[in-house]
Amino acid sequence: MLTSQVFMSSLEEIRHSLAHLLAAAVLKKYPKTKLGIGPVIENGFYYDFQFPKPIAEADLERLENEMRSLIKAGLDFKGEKLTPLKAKKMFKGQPFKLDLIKEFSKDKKPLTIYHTGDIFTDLCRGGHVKNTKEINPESFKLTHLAGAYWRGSEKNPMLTRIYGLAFNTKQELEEHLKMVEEAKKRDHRKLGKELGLFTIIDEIGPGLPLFYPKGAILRRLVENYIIELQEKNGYVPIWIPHITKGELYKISGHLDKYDAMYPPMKLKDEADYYLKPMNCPHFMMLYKTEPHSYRDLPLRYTATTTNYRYEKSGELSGLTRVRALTQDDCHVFCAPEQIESEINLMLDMIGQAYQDFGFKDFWIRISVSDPKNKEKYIGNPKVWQESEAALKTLIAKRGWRSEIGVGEAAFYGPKLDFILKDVLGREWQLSTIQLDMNLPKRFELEYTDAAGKKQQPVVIHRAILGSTERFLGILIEHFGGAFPLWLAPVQIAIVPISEKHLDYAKKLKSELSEFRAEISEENETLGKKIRNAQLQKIPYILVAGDKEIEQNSANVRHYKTGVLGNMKLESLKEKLREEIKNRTNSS
RNA sequence: GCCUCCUUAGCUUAGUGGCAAAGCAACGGUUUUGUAAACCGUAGACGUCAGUUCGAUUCUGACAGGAGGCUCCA
Repeated sequence: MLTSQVFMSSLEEIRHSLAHLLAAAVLKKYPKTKLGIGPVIENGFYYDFQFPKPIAEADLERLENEMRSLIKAGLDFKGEKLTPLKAKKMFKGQPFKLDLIKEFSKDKKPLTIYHTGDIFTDLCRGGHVKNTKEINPESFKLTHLAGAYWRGSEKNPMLTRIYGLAFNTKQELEEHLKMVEEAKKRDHRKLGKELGLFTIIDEIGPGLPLFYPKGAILRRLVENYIIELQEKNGYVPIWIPHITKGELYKISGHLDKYDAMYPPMKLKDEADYYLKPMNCPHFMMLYKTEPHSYRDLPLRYTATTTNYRYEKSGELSGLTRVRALTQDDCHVFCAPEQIESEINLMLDMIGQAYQDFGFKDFWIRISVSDPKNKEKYIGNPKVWQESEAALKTLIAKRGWRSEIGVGEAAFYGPKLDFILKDVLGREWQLSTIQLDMNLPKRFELEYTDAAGKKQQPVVIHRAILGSTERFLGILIEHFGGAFPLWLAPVQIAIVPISEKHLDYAKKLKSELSEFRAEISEENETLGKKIRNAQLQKIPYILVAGDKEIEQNSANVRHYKTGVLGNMKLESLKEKLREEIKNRTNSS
């Protein structure tokens, strides 16, 4: 009986009901607690509280047990409508609930409350199981505490949020916990350390990663890939300095508006200098130094260059949120009628890059203007209309998944954001394409058209990686540190069986000089040296001993598929070249 | 920034109000290895600054780092 009921309730109802049971348990243990809200989230639920005295994570187990006994008590959930007046009376000791009641009655939303047995009543729109017996008491877990501002605003009081996981069955809960453990293993911060890729040093500062040789090689491979892709497609490199006089940001308008800028460097006899937090103004100035003809357009300037942003300390994390971020930035200066073909070219390049890096799961947010709010946007309405239509059809033609965000465009232009879903289902914004009709105006950019008249070009911003650092973080986690051959910082570990074979190992290395190979020279057993190479996730291991010297060959072992056997050097080279060319990840 | 938690050697971890324990890594030696950990030895740490105390790595506070979180809306 019980089990069939369990399957009748939706997981959402179970989670929502558990949130109420958590609140009931909290009130029972700490009666003076003020209640916030308790919604359902991915994998579970949370509830926000203002406790009279701070509680510790150790208290969660007791709350959990309390919830279990409430479940076993077989309490009914019952909803009831009521008037704002009655609601205010009912929740008079609950300031946050009163806040909500005020808001809902202002919006003329109907008010409902839900009773859990006769022990607890919460303001709630509903969506519960009928009886707590439908909840499997073993399939949920309170996981952790966190601070959360009331309604997400820093101006409001900080509440204590209790997070819980909840599933239909104990097995699903355990599977989820196992998956979280697996995720920890491929965390780029952990792998960065284990694989010797990067580090962050206290004395240098949070959000300012340093790269070891292997990380620097990976970085360079990724950046060079983009540089080559761009130059193949008619983009030209420029170079810009990393600091500038404040004057530049007065022109661009960033000085008043942009809040993540580092404070200026004060000099005695000169104007203030700033670290650049973005590149656009530098690009604009460079364009402006020369007269341009319509024949020059589209002009595609690119630079891989580092920006410095003072991100809030609590928001920094590994490589994915840093204070020194390198962008594969690009600005295309073009005539309005070139917008469509330029964006199409950008989409080609992004599609190519994602394919080569093995990213298959992504979608695109198309941010367009709000037609009801036209005065908000600057620039030629015709350009807006045409470019928005072009963005939509170009994406649709490729069959890429997309969502249209009406009113999400910036005041200066519509944009495309590429959102990548990683192996763990988390979403990351990578590439971005953005039209800009503001900067050309502010910087008074011009070109001369065929009729000899001055015209204002449109600027299209574009980044494929977004930021090299964040991209590397995502890439490391995407491959769990086991990079495909073309990206592996060390592609081949050459393992001599004993010191006698060291010379042959060196000979192999020099014959394989087109690949990134390392010799394990340490005085260790063969097994140990192979283990070390495996732990470093090096794609190929070549064992060199007497047999190999005799046959002038190498015994090949692949990171994933194990021993492949003896191979002549030429055929090994062919195989590796092929694998690199195809950018595949198998042996 | 704010909330909760965390900080012991290069890494992973143990432990204590009274000499801080181990494995891996490093270094020195022995060994000369056939596909995921040979053996012996050496060196190395309680994040910083205060306070409480006869005595603090341990208790308290501040600071610095780190982790998770800070509208997925009753």
